[in-house]
Amino acid sequence: MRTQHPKSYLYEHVARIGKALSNPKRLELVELLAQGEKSVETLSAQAGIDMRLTSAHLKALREARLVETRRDGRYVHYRLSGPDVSHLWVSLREVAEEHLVELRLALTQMVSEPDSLSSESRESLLHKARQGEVFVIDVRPLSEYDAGHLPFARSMPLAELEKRLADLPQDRTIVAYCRGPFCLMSDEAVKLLRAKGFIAKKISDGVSEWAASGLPIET
Amino acid sequence: MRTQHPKSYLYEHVARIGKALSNPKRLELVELLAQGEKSVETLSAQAGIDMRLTSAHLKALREARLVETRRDGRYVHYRLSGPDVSHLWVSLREVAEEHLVELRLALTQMVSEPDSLSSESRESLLHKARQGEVFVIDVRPLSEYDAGHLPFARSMPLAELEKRLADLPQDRTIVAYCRGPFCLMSDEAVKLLRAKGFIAKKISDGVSEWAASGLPIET
DNA sequence: CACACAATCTAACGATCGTTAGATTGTGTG
DNA sequence: CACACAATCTAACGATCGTTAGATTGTGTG
Repeated sequence: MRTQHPKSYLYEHVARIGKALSNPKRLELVELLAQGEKSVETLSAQAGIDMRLTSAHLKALREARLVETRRDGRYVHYRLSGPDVSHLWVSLREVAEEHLVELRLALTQMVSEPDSLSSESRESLLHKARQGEVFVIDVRPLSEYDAGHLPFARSMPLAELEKRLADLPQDRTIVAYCRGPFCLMSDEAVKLLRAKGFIAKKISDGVSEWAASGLPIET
Repeated sequence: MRTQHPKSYLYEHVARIGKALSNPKRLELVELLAQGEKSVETLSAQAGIDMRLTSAHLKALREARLVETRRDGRYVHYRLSGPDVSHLWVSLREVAEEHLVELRLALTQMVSEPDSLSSESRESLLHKARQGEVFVIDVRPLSEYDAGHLPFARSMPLAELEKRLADLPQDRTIVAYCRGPFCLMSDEAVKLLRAKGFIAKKISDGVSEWAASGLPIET
């Protein structure tokens, strides 16, 4: 990091952020943390990464000041250092989607229900949700819903969905969302709901994408 | 890049973009390219990097699809793949400035004339420039001015500034800008102008920052 | 077609990174 | 104070990256 030329010293610091975002596992951790504060154990389990490796990657993210920690008993809870970090993750992902054909291809193959939201349709969704024309459900775990969710959304975790079908309307469109474009929980929810006779669709937005487009998040 | 789990395949692609942005020299090249299309030779000279190494780094940027090329005779001209790439560079730099204290410290030490623009003052600068209350000069090389510049800005390259003092008003504030917060040309311009009795100040914005804040760029 | 010159390729190197697995630290509980 | 368990540390490794310098490719010019 020592340099004779003072100017390249500036770029070296920015590169620290880039380096932190240069690893797929770290990006997955950032995306999970964008859903709310989580312990190392939870991150390890949700990302499917060995806890010791998870801890090592979190250390790298902390050294780049992208995450902060809080100890609570045996648990250490990690969180993003600010909303700008989740916004950066969204921008990075959008540039990748825009320019890397392979990524777009992989996405269309994996995601059974492609439904991107343009800025207009976000506004119109908000309007319909406010009017009660659609029923928006958040299929992430409850703790993530509590950490922040779309306006007018109800928590309906994927794991509990089948048991709680009675809480859902049969005459209106149900709109499901989860963690973002890479998350498949909303796809599974739509598949299940349609099999049960509901009118359901998904949006690819998560709270990060929603917030990055300038719209409000509820807590 | 091969993975058994289809999901991590998505993050691997996004990590390609992060990897491309994980090196200080590549970031400097991206910032230079945000000023407009340039040949390998020009980039090498302006960044002070050996041409063979410059070419290698550009190859990495091209493989991440962040830049595109155009051959013109012996010269190969590189350009950013889109405005989203220069926006991403700005976001990355802003996150670094926000969270890395060392970077903020280094910046205040290097930049003699700190003057960040908030969103309000950008609008008000635009208004004053339109009214002719201030005289905005772009001190970058002419080719960069031609590739895109702030509205109402006149080209006044730093190298020619001393010879062209007669073109500048003595009764109004002169506002200088260059490539962005890491660029020192506007500082030098202000120093020179003040020594010659002009009323001068700088703004840290370059065209990328200006455009990223949603304001228009002229060509 | 010899030459100039921009750009790229190649091989080689030391440094850094990602991953694994065992050891250790830190906190709470019986 | 023994124990459970979350989290971190450590050492070791193979893989990747950054850099250097010589060789080669590609295009235009006399």
